[in-house]
Amino acid sequence: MPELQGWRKGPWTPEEDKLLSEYVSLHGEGRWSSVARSAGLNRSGKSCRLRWVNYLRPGLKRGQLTPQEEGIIIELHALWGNKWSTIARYLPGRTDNEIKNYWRTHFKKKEKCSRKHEQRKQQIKQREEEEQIEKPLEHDVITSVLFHEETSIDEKMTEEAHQERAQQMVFTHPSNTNPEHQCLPVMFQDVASWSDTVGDDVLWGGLWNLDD
DNA sequence: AATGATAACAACCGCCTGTGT
DNA sequence: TACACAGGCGGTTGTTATCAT
Repeated sequence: MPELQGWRKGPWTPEEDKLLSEYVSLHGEGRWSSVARSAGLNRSGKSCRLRWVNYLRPGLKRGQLTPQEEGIIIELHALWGNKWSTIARYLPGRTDNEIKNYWRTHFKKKEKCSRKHEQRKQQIKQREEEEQIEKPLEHDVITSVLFHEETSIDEKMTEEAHQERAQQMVFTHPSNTNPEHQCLPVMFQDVASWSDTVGDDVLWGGLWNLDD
């Protein structure tokens, strides 16, 4: 058991970063446990991988996410939930860890609002059940979209269907230099500006299911 | 200037899955 | 087929920076 051998933990030093970068640039990614041994790092393979993927890998963007990236995250989270690595594939240069952290810090504060809404949702649901008889179809759809009911698209759609849906709506992301990742849902380009238009209550408490 | 609250970031942990034997 | 292992992923925690009072 490597952990029992006393792998180093905690923040990486510049020397360790250098060793890891040099080793990976020479031998490539993968075989992380042997990287740890061969590069002379007293780190677990997992730790090496994480450091490389989240920090040392070339092409990583640092700094604040743009409103556009934010919009993409919101939309993809609505589609896929906490599939951070899947979401990260649509944000070149951003890591799943970064997106996950961003989501937690930025949208956690909206939970209160979301809970308030949840109560409202229950009330509406109850009322609807009472008035079941003459409920028009459109009403169902709007309610489902706006309030992201328990039987959400997340549960109804398969991963493949999500991917398909995302790729059907294609546009070129301006910040994207990797042609492999230039296909993104067309709706994303409007999310940021649209979120300014609609109220916070509607956006955070209604459209997006913030409760994981 | 001191202090508390919050945001941002880095890293670890545990579980799951894929793959080789 | 069963098992062991490595790697990947999401959840969580700890630390540091920044802002408000």
